[in-house]
Amino acid sequence: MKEKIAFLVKQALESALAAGDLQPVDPSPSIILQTPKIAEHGDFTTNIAMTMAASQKRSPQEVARIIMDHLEDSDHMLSKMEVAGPGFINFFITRRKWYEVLRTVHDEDKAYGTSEVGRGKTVQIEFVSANPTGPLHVGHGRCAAVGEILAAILKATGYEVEKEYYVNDSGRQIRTLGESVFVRYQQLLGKTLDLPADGYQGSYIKDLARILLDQEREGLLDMPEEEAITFCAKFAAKKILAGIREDLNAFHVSFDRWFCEQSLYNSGTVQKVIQDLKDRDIIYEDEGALWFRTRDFGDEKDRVVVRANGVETYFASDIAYHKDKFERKFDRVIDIWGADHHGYVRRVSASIQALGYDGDRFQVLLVQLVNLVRDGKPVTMSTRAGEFVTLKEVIEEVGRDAARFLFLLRHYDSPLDFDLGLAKKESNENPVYYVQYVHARISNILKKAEERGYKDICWDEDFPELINLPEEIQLIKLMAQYPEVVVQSALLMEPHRIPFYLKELAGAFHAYYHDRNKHKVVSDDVRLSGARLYLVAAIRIIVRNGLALMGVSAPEMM
RNA sequence: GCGCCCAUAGCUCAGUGGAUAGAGCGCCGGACUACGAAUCCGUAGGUCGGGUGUUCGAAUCACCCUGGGCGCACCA
Repeated sequence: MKEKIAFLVKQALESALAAGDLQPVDPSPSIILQTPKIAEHGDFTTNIAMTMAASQKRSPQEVARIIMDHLEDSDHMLSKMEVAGPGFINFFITRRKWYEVLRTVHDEDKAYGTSEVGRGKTVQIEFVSANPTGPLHVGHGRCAAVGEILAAILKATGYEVEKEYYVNDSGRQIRTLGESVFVRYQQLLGKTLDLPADGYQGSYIKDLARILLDQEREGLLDMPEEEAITFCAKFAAKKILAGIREDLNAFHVSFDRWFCEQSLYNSGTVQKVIQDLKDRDIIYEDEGALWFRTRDFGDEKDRVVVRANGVETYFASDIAYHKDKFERKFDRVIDIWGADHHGYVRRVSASIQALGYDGDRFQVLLVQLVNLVRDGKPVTMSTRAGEFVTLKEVIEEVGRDAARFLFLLRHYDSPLDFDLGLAKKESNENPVYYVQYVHARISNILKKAEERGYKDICWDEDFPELINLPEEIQLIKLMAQYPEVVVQSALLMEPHRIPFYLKELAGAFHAYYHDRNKHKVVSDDVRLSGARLYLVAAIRIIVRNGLALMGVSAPEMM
């Protein structure tokens, strides 16, 4: 609907230019239509006359008047058009036109809300990518939810999307993991020795050591220490990664590809990239280490790629990894990281530019941390001691739907207090059920209607006469906004817009439903019932589609 | 000290440079003989942290200050 009006304005503008009533301006102004907050200001409004006034050397009102004179409403969409306030042009859509939205929702059904804005473009989203050195925690869960819905939203808007998990299965942390497990293993055999200072403290390390002991008996003691540590590292990383995959499966998060860091070393890619950059003097040697000139790309200081001891840093493989991504010809490459990695952004984007790729094609979304709360009180966690609540535990306690919904209910840019008590509450404090309840309620209405003989709910020319209460028109107007919400959340990469919209639609429906004397859907009036069933069925379609984007179930019964 | 993010109702948060800044929760008061009360209706609540600027117009953009979060390794 909005696009249609924008198109009319564009035509009017062109017509005014052709007639010489307005002077051409460069660049041609972009037409922005807004939905006013106040009903008296119409269904749509544009500030185009105000933005053009200065270059036209006329008052905004004059410009507005000229545009309006040239606007040809060939489809009879408008019931009224006016210049208002400082120079807004307000458009009032004729009531009959809104019913087309209702038909569109039914006709497009599962496709309602999808669009083609991203058509022909490919996007890669890398997210979670937690090191296989410990189980996923709530913070990873939030990243997983954000990445998953963002991928869904981009797909819905026509992009070709590939989801990827980058596995850091080599390097120092993996070695430390091996050392930690080996120490615990030896402790189980009665040896007294301590974890290394930077070792992993969590109890899961002891569990792994026990499994290892059951499996290998005392065999590791016969190996040279290095070999034993490597063995432990590989064993532990494999087990932990399997656990991570299991947890993500349970959370209904899936990846198209699991990309192993080690493969970049095995194929020689890392070594080759480093050599190339050395040849181009982007990497240089100082005090025995190899440094990347990230400072030339806006970083605070140059960064080490290969340490003096000859061991590569993670940055080295990350350069090779991102080069690989760009070589796979994605139009856009999106990384989703925890906000605590923000110091790393400039480094990676510097390397991408140094490799000759357009930095605008690369974006990092920094997801702020999650504070776990129970009934308003913070849940104490000590990361140092390895005592934290895992994603698995959270999902088991509150359920997948609640977890996902609450993770997505904030802008990823703002820290999230995740309240375990609230997430489980079956009351109006909990927004998850509020939205799901709409789906269940409407499903129930449709079931009841079917029992009473309403089989095929389809459009009838009578509907405009039957669905005409202001609150019904209001519901239709809200439904008309849904596709635009999806597009906006895709373009701005702001998934939280979906649950916010759904909450609003749910609120409007609950209010409508509740005034049952006035709005009873299934009544003795057969024609009216048919019309209202058509209306609520459309709402159900949108709620279902929106929840599907979020990966939240749409129950028929609760 | 330097960098990134943030500051909006009592709390948690929305808000595309536009007209009179919104919602949920909480408080208080109400609503089931009904298609599901996991719901609804009503009241109250604001110096958009402070300041200066840009503009026809600022919660939104720029700069400064204050207060908070997170980073600042030859860790990631």
